[in-house]
Amino acid sequence: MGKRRAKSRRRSGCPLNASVEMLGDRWSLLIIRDMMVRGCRTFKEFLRSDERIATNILADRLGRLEAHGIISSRSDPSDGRKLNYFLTPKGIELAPVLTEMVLWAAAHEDTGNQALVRLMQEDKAKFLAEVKQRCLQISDEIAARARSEQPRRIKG
Amino acid sequence: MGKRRAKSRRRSGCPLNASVEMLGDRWSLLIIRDMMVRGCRTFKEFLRSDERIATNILADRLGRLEAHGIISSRSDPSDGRKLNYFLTPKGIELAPVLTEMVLWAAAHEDTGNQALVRLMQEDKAKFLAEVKQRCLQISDEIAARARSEQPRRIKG
DNA sequence: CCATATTACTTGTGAAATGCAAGTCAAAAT
DNA sequence: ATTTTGACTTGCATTTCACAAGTAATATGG
Repeated sequence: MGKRRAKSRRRSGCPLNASVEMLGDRWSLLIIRDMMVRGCRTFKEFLRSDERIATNILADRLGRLEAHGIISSRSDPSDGRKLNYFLTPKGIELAPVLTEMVLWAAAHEDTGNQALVRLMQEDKAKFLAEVKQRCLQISDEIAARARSEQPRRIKG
Repeated sequence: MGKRRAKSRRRSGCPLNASVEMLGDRWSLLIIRDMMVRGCRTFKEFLRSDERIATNILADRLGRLEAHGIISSRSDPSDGRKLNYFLTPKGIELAPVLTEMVLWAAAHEDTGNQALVRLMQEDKAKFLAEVKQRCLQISDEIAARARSEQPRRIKG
């Protein structure tokens, strides 16, 4: 159950502060990256990332992101244990933020994944459009499958 | 003194992870915002922000940002107690990141400072160019004053 | 049908980060 | 000389984090 405090009063009205209060920690943006570019949807998949997030932190962050309307989830009709997470439109619109952070780090630090970086550099608008479309497609698919609610195969 | 561990091994080579390890906390980006748009340069000035950062956290964050080459500092020739902080080119190039975070929050949350937001929306490139120029001007001025090293006025 | 796996989490616990108040210290100001 | 100011430290209680282990609800294999 994702019951979570609705809004614990901002420290200020500054929009940057609002962003930082939602996303300013060591994990939230990495989770969003995993959904956006690595196509992660389940708890298990997030755990497989290189940064090795702990399970309790992952559960906490997924809950917060959902509470902030950045991601949402539906249980998987073909496997009742699985919860499929996906980005909401609000979450998808974080793509420019992530992109600028990637480009900044790539320009000033020694980092990997240069293939992705080059894609962003060559045509940023195209890259953003593709990411957006892919994310929308994924969320549509998850929503559609959940809606059709396949009657569980009864064994025997 | 600002002796600080050089680089304590990244959790992964991902450029987003690099950004998050440098900037992913509740304060670093707000400090950079204060330098970029509020023109803060001294410890005291940072403390006056709406978000009310604690002095020990501020000292710690200024030290980290300096260790990461995002900001730098010079002691003020006209007042030996003061240290003037300024953004390095690397720090100035965070402007697009901050801008996208502000625009995202402004689009999805109820936030203040709509005047600034409108400036960003109307002509993002122009806004970024102005911010960049202003920051360069400030760092030049601080560096120049420190270089000239005015012989302290001897009283008597 | 039943034992074993999987998935998505909790719980427990020690370590680290945070927040607040108070204190330090050198350089102005009075 | 004394007080004030600016930039930090230090102490300490609280919160958050990371790692290991455990749990509950499916799912799978025999």
